[in-house]
Amino acid sequence: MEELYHPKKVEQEAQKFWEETDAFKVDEEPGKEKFYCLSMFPYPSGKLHMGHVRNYTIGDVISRYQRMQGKNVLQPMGWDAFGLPAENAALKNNVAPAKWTYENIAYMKNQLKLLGFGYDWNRELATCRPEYYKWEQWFFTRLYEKGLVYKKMSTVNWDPVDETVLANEQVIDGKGWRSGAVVERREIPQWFIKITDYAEQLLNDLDQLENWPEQVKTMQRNWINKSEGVEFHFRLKDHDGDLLVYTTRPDTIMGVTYVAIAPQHPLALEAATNNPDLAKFLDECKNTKVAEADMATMEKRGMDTGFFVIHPLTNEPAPIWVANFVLMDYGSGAVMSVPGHDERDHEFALKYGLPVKQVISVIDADEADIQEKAITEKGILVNSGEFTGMTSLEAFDAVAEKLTSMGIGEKKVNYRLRDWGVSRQRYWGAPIPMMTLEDGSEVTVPLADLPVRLPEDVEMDGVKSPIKADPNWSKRSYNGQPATQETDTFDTFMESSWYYARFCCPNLESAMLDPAAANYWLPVDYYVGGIEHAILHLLYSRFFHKLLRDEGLVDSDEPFKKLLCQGMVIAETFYREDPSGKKTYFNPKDVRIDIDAHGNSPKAFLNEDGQPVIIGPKEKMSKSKNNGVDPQELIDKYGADTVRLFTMFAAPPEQSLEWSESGVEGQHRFLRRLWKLVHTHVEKKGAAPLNVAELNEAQRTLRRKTHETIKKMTDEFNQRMAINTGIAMVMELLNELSRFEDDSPQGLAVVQEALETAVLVLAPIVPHISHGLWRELGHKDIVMNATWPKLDEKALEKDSIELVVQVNGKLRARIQAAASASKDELEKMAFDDENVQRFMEDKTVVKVIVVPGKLVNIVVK
RNA sequence: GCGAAAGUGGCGGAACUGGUAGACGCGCUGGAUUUAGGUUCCAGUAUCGAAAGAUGUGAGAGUUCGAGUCUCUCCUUUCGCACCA
Repeated sequence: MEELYHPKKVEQEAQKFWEETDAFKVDEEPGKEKFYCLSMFPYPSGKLHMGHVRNYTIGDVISRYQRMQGKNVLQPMGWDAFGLPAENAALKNNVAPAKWTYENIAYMKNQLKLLGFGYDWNRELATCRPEYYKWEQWFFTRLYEKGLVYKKMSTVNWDPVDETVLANEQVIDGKGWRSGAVVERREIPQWFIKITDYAEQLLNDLDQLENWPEQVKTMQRNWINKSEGVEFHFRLKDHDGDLLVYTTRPDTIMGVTYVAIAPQHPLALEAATNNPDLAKFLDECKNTKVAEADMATMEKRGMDTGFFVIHPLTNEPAPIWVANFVLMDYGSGAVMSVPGHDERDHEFALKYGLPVKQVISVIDADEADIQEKAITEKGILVNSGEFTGMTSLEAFDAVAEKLTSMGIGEKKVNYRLRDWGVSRQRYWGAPIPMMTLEDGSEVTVPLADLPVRLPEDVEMDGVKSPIKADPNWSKRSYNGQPATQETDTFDTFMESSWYYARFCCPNLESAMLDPAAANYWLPVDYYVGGIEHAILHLLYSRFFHKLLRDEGLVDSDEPFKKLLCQGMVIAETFYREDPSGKKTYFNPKDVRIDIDAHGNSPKAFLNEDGQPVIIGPKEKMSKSKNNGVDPQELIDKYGADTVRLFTMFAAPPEQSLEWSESGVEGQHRFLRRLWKLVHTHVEKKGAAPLNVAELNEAQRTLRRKTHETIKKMTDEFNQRMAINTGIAMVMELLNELSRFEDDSPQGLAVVQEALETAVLVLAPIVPHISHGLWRELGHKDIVMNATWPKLDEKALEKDSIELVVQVNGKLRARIQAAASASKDELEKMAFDDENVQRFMEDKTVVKVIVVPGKLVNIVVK
């Protein structure tokens, strides 16, 4: 055995072994317990960043642990290969998005191998391949046939100069990122999938997901946001037609003093035809981004349309206002406004001098002036005619019944969740398999003509999608008739919504899924990925799984049994500010940090010129803050095991992880110590078979630590996944090992057990060094297939325990007591302690609390 | 604005069920080894204090024999908000 740890050599050997034996290839083995561990697949952006490294390390650690539990573990990897960045890169580097994407995939795949992740590469897939999106297109046509797909007008960000649709990300301060033109809202026809048909299931089935973080389930519930309310029609005054509104507070209907409609509402447009001021206002309302956050934070503005509704219960007229915060896409694009009992309505009414009317009174509460502040709580109805005196709850039903009996309304369940718009006007995505015939009707592309292929060898002009620019591309025929192929492509969330299922049979040519394979592996047992996907990706995937189920392709309700959301990777930022306030950021590797003799007051200097730079807050690694660290450099310098160990040790998986070069060095040091301890031990030879009955106290103490470590690691893997605390325990074990000097046969036997334990419990985390050390410790089998160490409960037993004695809750003494000591004995020992007596002098004992195994608290007065 | 989290030494974090606050690692200080730097090893390291002890988990209140942990109010930071993935 080599005396020193050479990570490069160790890692190459292990990786060569895995490669040559195709060690991670798996197949369905009925009868053997399966475990499907999936990490969210990456967008092939160029090279791996630390966020990927963290995500995939966590996934690999779980997979390898489960493998050591004897399970048939599937861990696949693929590429979420469609998306906007490829188009941007194409423009910047003058290379086709396909070529750029495939090159990135090749490079990143090699990086994943260097990190030692145990993927079954036979199952690799890329979503931009026709073999993959063919089945997505087919599935979409099936949904169309089932009536789950429809087309409607929908709002987008429109760049009037480039004449193109922009993603929210491409709108900066209300302007197009390339043209600089002020972006407008514009309505265009787009394809939608009826996710709202599944809203109830998506909500209810969250209860099945016992092993999902509660916060994610709450976020999804709030996103779907089921509400019960009343939908009803207002008659218009001196005008044909009516106005449909939905409210969750029918009890406040008598407080309606105006009605607000969206700027795109037909009534608004009609009112504007002979009202230039209103037309101008509607025009200004176009200049907001589509994003809800922007809508919610902008200044609330409105204008009177001059139209009135007739209140259905009072027959009084109420004005119709256009309000920039009412969404046309959501509900009916109109809301009844009750300024007395809704904060936003109150603010709006005050701003425009609209009346505020109180119709709810809160019991047992000091009511501020209704003109000052809205009362949003439920209570007792006042000033409400026949409903006066009812509770809000009673009034809800009474008002609903009244409107129903009048034939103008009914109770209705509503969801905030909106149907999924899947059309994108971009090139680098899967073409939508729909065609338009000459008579304007829409038809699906038949299976025989699928896939609708996206040409890969194209020139990008940065404005128009190549398939839209080429008039020939969309010319098709359908049953002999000329047809026009849809040139929009799918939202990339489509591809990422079912890749987990395709991994069960990635090379199947005859169908989307093979139900036998899919039902063997699915649902995914453990899904690992970023918290930023808590709502959209995870909701769409859950939806897709139910669609697959209803198509008969899978037989489960939910795709992911257990979910782990890992935190971000953050790093310090360093910058200089010029007089105009513009910040220039410097990468941590170009900055030197000085600290004073106590390790405090850090000051940073740029290596290049030796001059100071400002230390900014710790932020998520990003290009804009220039605080990214290239994992490749770390692998080259320290080896993959060190990088993996650091990412698992520096923080628990759910928390953000702060990158620190010296922290990485510390983990490297730990691996060197481990290597050295094994080396020293192996050189000694002469360990006898362990005989537990023969051990002396020191040997028993070391062995207890060994088994505490097994217990700790096993618990962490099975429950909390706070692997950082498990690693800390292995460090403690190694610290005890280096203090333990006993070359007797049983001494060496205890050391052998301790070292084997350390290697085994670390094997999922640092698989390369473990692969080598396991052999050095005399084993013929391969550590990745070894059995997880077994806990000996007897080894944990202790003869005596330390207890704490408190007086009035403050720590005053520590006592050693037999593990079997009774409460009375413990109490007596506590009272006998000198220091305890000192604090009890001249005082009366009020109460004594004894918690066996923990403490004695004496309460005195 | 709405929804979800988080705040503990110089730093990352630990304290899992209300019961010893600061495990483990980094950094720093002192010492040993080394020609030196580095490496390695040993000891110390929340704050104030000579000590006894007192104080201490974002701020403020509350429940309790006992609160980092539970409740309320507030502050700050992070994530998501439907066309970034």
